[in-house]
Amino acid sequence: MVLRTLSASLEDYLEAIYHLIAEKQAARVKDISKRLKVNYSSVTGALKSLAERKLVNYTPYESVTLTKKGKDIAKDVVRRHEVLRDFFVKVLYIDEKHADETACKMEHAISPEILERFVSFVEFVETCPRGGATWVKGFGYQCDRNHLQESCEACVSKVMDGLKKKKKKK
Amino acid sequence: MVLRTLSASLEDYLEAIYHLIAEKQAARVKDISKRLKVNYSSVTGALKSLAERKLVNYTPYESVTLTKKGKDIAKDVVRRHEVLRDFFVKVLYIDEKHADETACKMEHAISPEILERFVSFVEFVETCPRGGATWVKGFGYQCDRNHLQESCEACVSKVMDGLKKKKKKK
DNA sequence: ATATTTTATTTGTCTAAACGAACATTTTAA
DNA sequence: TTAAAATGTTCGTTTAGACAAATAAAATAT
Repeated sequence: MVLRTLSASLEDYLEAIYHLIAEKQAARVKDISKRLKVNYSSVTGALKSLAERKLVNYTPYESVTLTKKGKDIAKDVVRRHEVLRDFFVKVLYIDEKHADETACKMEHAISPEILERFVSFVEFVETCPRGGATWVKGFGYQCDRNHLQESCEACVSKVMDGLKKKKKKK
Repeated sequence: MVLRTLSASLEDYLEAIYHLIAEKQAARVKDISKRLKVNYSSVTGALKSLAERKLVNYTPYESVTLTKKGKDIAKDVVRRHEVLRDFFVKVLYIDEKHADETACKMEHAISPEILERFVSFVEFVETCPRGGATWVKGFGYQCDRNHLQESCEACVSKVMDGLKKKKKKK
């Protein structure tokens, strides 16, 4: 288990490093700086701090790598981010960019338990006929018009029909 | 509209002050300190900073009040908090305390748009027969067992029955 | 192979936020 | 009404995180 003692800021650095290594095989100060929109000297500072904690292998002027421990934490942060973003996009119908930005800020505050609830929830909404795409779209509409008893009932029927068809196919 | 230029920390102070006034007609340094688990001197510092921004009326040794502007922001923070907590409790089935703690950290990072989506979503889950209590309980179970085609179908039927009954009553 | 450009580091400064100790005020109780 | 207790403030320090300017190293282009 990854225990969380890192500041939001350092988590962000780890996350950025993780992605850069995935994307371009190496994490360089310049790229981290660009990604996090901080200047070079801030990156150097953060790298030193992460190195002290044995989360990155840092030798001045060389590109950074993650230690085992660092990678584990980075993965954990990335997962939190993705779960939140997924929820925003798939359930709340927020656009990718906005979802990403918000996930990036909220990812630091979410507990493992709540995270897993989000996971289950998104999965449920995606797989359960009552909670799946149709239903989610229902929510989408729900956003800008009143919800009527009748339309609701019609919707449920539709889902039921869908279910029956699925069954026949098998 | 309340624009957000305040740090998470100062938002927390405003929120605490707002609640204390609601609960005991006055916000005193001691109580703020206790609520936020910081020491007296930190509270004094924050009060000065909030006073500079015209968000509180602060006179040393007297109990603090919120200005109009301060109250507006406080209400906004409180709302964010409550929406998130509600979502955790009512949709994700997280216990009150944990929901509260997490809401308190995440409330600072949520945009107005996503907030409103949360609101609509929770409302939808609570009022739409497909998304209501039954369904949410379904999710609760969902957490620890597999989801079967059959149980799902049965569930939908149940909801449909519920709907029909409701209609008759009218 | 060297001058230039790009990349990275160092150093010093700034700000927000917290703390504790010392001090001040207000309240309470004797 | 004054001593003690409770509450609040000031001051000095600390830490984290960011920045810019000066400097250094590495990469590149001539």
